[in-house]
Amino acid sequence: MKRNTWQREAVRGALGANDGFISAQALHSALHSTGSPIGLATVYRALADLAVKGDADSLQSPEGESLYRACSTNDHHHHLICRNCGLTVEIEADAVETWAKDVAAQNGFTQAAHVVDVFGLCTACTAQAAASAR
Amino acid sequence: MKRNTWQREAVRGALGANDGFISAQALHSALHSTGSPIGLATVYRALADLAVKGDADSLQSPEGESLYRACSTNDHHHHLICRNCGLTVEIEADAVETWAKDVAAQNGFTQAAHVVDVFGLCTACTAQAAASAR
DNA sequence: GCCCTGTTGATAATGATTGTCAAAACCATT
DNA sequence: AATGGTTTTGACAATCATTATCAACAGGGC
Repeated sequence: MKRNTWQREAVRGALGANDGFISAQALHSALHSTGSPIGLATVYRALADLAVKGDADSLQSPEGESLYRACSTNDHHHHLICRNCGLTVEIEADAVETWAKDVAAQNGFTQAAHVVDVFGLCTACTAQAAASAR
Repeated sequence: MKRNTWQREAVRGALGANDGFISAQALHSALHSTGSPIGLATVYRALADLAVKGDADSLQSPEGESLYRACSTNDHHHHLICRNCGLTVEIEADAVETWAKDVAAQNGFTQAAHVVDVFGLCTACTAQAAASAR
């Protein structure tokens, strides 16, 4: 049976209080800075649980860290990420969902998961890049 | 000044000879198995150089490894990857291409690149998993 | 061939993540 | 409120990919 502990609530709360994606390590130190004695391993476990239950989503930063964030909707969705400033926009992609499922099924694959993320430069960073290139 | 070494050519060749994404570690052992005494650090450096020059693409696998593939600008496609045995199937995704471009443009993003890959269990591994779960 | 400088590679170092396991916490039940 | 069976925790060790180090080496212009 799953039990409710203050540690899990703390992680869930800290995630929700944060706007963008945050690393497990950063979340752990954020919790520590508020006086919480929660352990690092526990933060990792809580995040993994949240991700499995669909209450959080995760992605890999270009540097290879796992980043997490509270899921604003229960729906499965994807992200448009600025590769310069990290700004993240949630995007709906029903068409892609069904496409991924279909293409997997057509090739005999089961348990299809997919990685669909779009990286680019947001408006601000595009302007900035243009300015510095000048 | 950049120098031409057989090591860099070996890495470029091995990447090109491979269809899907491959990890730096796997590429290194593949090279070793052909008798090449190339060092692991050199493989990492060569891959980083290729990625910077735009001759290779990289993405993070769900497990956190960095995967690389030769960048064939004239033949952009995606992959259906068995998470158990590594079998890779190339998939066409014109619909996804245009979708990615559109969604980026709609949000003011420029220089849109996208990571679109589907992970699942291939027919053989699905059967195997079912058998061992029994 | 010589010399200067970029490159290599064995190994150590780094840093995130996961495994271990005894102690503590949870919660249904008494 | 006390008990007891189980889950969870957390300090620490272990693991794994990747990066840094640095002396030895090789490319290429002279």
